[in-house]
Amino acid sequence: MNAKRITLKQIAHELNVSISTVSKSLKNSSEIGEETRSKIIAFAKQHNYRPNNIALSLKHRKTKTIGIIIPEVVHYFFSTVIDGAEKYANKMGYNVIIAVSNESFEKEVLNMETLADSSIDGIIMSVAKETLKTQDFHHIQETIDFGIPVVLFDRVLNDIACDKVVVDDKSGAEKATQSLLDKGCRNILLVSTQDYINVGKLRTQGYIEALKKNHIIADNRLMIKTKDLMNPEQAMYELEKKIDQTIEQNPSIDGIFCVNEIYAAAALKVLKKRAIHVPNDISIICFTDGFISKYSSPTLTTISQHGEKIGASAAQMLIDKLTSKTPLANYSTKVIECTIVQRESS
Amino acid sequence: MNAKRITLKQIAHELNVSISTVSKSLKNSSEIGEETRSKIIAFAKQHNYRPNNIALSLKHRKTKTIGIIIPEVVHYFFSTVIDGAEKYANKMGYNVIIAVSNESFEKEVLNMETLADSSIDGIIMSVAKETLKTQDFHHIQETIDFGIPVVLFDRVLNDIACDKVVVDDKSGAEKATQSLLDKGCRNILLVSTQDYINVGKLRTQGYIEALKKNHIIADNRLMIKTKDLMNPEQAMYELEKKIDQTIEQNPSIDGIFCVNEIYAAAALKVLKKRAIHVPNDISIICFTDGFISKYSSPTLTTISQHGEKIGASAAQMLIDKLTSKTPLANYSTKVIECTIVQRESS
DNA sequence: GTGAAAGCGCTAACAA
DNA sequence: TTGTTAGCGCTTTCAC
Repeated sequence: MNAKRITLKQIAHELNVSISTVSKSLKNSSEIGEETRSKIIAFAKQHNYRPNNIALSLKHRKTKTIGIIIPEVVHYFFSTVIDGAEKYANKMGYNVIIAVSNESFEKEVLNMETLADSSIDGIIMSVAKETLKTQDFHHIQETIDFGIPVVLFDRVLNDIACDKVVVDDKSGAEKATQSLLDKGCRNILLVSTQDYINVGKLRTQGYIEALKKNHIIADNRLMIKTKDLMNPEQAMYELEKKIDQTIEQNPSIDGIFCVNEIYAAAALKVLKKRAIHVPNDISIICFTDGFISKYSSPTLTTISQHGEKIGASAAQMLIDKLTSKTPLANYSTKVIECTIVQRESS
Repeated sequence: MNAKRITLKQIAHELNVSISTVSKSLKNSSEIGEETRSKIIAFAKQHNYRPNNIALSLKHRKTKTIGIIIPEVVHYFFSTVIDGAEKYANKMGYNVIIAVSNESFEKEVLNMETLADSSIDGIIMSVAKETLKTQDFHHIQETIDFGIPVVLFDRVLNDIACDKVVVDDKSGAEKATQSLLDKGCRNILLVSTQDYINVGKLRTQGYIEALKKNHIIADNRLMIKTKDLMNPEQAMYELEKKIDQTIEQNPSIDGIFCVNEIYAAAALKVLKKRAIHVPNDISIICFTDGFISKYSSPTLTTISQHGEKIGASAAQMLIDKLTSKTPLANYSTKVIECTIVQRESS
């Protein structure tokens, strides 16, 4: 047992040839004579030779692994992105290494440093909320300046020049709102996040835009923005209360658009308590085509952001850069289109 | 920009000292004179010196990264495990690299090989369903024999000698069933998976055991086992139909125990359609304390498996082995206790 | 056709 | 106190 890996050196020794002969033979170089070569190959196979990737990395100055930094793993959207990135990267012979910032600026900086310490060739990341708030992006700029390509996705930064993959949040929100309008809704409640989260902001803009196109003026009383509380249960409780009050005060509400499925679940709960039927009395549509939407009753009509596609695209952009398919300083932004997944709630 | 990383060699050259002097200085070795040392340290700091981890790995024959192979990322339980493992590993100075088998035997074997190709020091894994079915574990045994420690979690293998972290599925299921019995339920429907998935099997055993302790004989007609269809939507549809029929045929059912929250969501849906009140008419309890349970209405009482704890424990066992805190051939199995999270459905 | 040697970035035993 | 050297496993140029 405990066979350990056999090295070129050992093979060379056993067969009384030089290391380079072994190396070349295993690469099927025509430099080496047929006989020696096949002998070496046979021996290597028999002893289950596998090249040492670390040594190769040292030699080639690339590791063939890419790092992904996300704010949370236990999160539907981000896990789909990992899934997509992992699949594409693997197909291209790359490994994927995960780091989680947990929405913390400090942890994000630490993660970048750890990854940048030459264990990866490039980084795919979505910025932590805290970083968005502090607006301190020096760590990202520094790793780019250091020659490590970075691809930003979803929560991206205008101030950083690099490749980006974004969801067309605004037009997705427009689509969502429009679909509600098409179903006859006229008083649509928006449940969104604070504006410093760009996706929340963009989705709010899309909502307003759609209303405007239908000659409806957005009503501030119908726009709820959740507080960012540390305690999620507390946050949910507050949100439900807020939705409940708003519905109480605005009985004309006939549609609800939430920027994520958790908020939609909160809305569903409130409506159920009030015995308001979904979708007959009020229709609901939300972003995030995750488990909650698929398995709630009624199931939720959603805007899917296609996380796997985002992950795959990000990985592709990164690998294209790493393999010099794309010139280094030639940045682009790819927009992944949202689509509506029609279900029972609207 | 594109500063690139400065090396010991370059520093040595700039400062007209030898490479080893630089190396020792940066390690604050007392071998080196105060003056030279501080000069070198200052220079290194100024030029933002960072050691090349690849070179260190080559030298030390360890990479300080551990691999995790899971069947799916887009899955509540597995993502919590990653979360726990990642946090613990990071704390101990280890990186985490993720591979997803997608429940496929072939992909799992491939993943193991890729990881084992010396980019990681050890592996944490949960076995793919297909592997469970084929009962072919040669890849796992081989990597262990190769001297790479493996820690199995959740879906573990009796035939493989290694460290393991498991959930006390059976007693968790017993607790769940008992809690339903305590609430007065007498005819409890079980919704489980096929038996070759050990967790499904164990949970079924726990269910039967609890009934037995309460002098109730398990009734085969009240034990649904889902088929393993490739198409999840199809599978859900079939399951709902099955649950519906069973309830139709057994109106005395007053409790449902599901081995995961998705099945519980299916049950919830069926009951809603039949206007059966939860928990007044029928109580529900299930495994997986995930998003669905937290955000459905009614919210679901669950058995939490504490994925983060499992991940952290697995990482700890692995790192203990890697750092020789635990003797290599001294395997143990850690059991993480399940706990009931009481919510509205029971 | 085969092998010696340098080098990727670093450490550490040993020499000076 | 500082430097030399060998070596981790591999590739590759150049010499034999």
